Amino acid sequence: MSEERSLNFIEEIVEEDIASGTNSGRVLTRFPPEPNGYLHIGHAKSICLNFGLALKYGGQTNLRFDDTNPVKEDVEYVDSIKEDVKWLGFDWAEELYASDYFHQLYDFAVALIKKDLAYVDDSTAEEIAAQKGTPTEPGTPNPYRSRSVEENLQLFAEMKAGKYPDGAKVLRAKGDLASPNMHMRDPLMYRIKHAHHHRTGDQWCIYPMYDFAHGQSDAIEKITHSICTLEFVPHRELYNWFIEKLDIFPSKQYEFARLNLNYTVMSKRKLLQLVTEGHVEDWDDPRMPTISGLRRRGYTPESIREFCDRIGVAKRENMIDMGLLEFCIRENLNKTAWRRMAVLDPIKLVITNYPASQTETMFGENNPEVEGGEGGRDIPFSNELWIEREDFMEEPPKKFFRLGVGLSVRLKSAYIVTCTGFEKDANGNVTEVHCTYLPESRSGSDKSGLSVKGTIHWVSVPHAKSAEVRLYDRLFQVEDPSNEDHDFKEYLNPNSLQILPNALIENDLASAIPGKGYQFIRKGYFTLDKHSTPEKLVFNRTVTLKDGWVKK
RNA sequence: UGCCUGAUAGUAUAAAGGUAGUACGACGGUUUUUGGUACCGUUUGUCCAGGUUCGAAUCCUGGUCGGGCAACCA
Repeated sequence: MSEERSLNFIEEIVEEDIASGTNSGRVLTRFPPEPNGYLHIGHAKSICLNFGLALKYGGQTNLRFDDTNPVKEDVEYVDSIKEDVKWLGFDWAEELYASDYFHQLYDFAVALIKKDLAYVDDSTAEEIAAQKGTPTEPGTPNPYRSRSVEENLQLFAEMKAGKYPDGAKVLRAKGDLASPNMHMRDPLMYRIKHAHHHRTGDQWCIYPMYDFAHGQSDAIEKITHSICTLEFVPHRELYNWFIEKLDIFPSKQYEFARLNLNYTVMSKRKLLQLVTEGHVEDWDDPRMPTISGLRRRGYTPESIREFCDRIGVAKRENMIDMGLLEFCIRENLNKTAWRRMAVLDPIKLVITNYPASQTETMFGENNPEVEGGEGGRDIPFSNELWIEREDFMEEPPKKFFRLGVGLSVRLKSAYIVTCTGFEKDANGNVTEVHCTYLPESRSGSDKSGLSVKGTIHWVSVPHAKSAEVRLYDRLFQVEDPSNEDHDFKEYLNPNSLQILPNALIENDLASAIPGKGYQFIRKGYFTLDKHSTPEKLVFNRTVTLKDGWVKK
């Protein structure tokens, strides 16, 4: 059986509820994004939590768009969110929108007015803020607070009818102006916005606030466990207050700590800024921590789910090391990526004792991690090869297991060669490396009896194809770009993207499959970029291989 | 200086009064036609001070430090 794994605190709550018969053991969660940006890895944590809980306890999860602020929201975001959730591997029970409930929410508001628990306030935003007091001083009521139920009913109806301009009036709950919880000091329920909504069009000119939409939507859907992040803890009292006063289904809110990843930012506002100001190509730029960016970069859904599983769920603030995400994708790709050879920074290797007119076909298995190798491909070999510039040194240090005059290496899937010399240009740059090969050392039928320490990758000069390869580094230079000391953009890493226009790749890579991960042997994992074409191949580096080689 | 919240190796996360464990990282080793993978080993921790108890990461008291809260955002 599966080994015993400890529960996170939310799983414990759910198991207690099931054991005690709360909601008859029913589990219904929801993932409630606002369609005002693309989903990022932080959302993935929430998605895995909400959908994972339902999967684990035989429940379901609704996808509900929290679309109560038309000026910030757009269908483009709705579409991307749906695509990303599906790509991550989750199926929602129902696709819902808070805007589906606008009529019902309006009726809820009317019900509260009738109970004298809500009133129309003509104050300006500034006046309301001033009247709210401070955390240490209670708020002060204004004259509008004592309007009659009838007047409030009429004014609210007029707000809905479009009689007033934006900002002229708001509907507020009659809470407790002296509450130590600022959210209870007569919170706003509705504001006037003559704005076009991506779903309801111009049907409404008043829109509910988060606090008067979210819990009510949960209740309408009979959500059992409404899971959100820590910053909503102070909202919970209000969440429960509305549910109690409205006497609707008692959904319960639970809060967990959001994901923070070092060397990146995780707020939609900041990510949007990177996009609009052109610091990155788009929301799906492979350097972005967005789901679409990670996908384009070559991350797999499995690796992201594994990551979310490993980081855990708790209530303390955390900063996860990017290295863990990288570990997860390496672990996944190591098992699935096909091995290919590509030379990113080429230098020519000439095999002086190999006939210039000769060509041989070598064999390379696709994946050594799988029994049988998942088949393989032919690799053309000739007397002139491209090898990695860094695999040759004029004066190699002691434990350099690559090429240098007198040193021998195995050419992956081919022969053992011994370096005999090299050529330089006028500037002192090495232009060509010379070597001889051992005919009896052919890979697979090696009778040389030799064993060399190093193996290097190569591509045959006459057979090589060229490709653009994009190498990515962290987007920011500091662990926490969101610290308050500076504008986060000052920490952008100017070298986060390095483009190699003319990398040389083995010819088989010309038929690389979009979306598939490839390991360029010894260099890392790569995948085709969305802009790649058969005429101009473009590869993104997903992640490097772990490098145990420390230069002395 | 009000209220809410939290604090366990470098980073995360377990231990529900009874041996502080796991993962990632780091370091060292074995294997290797990828300096990858795999495998083995080492390293580092209960915020502080009291108290209760045979026994405290856990319970109590008081501190310290971190995060959040006064948007017509969610």
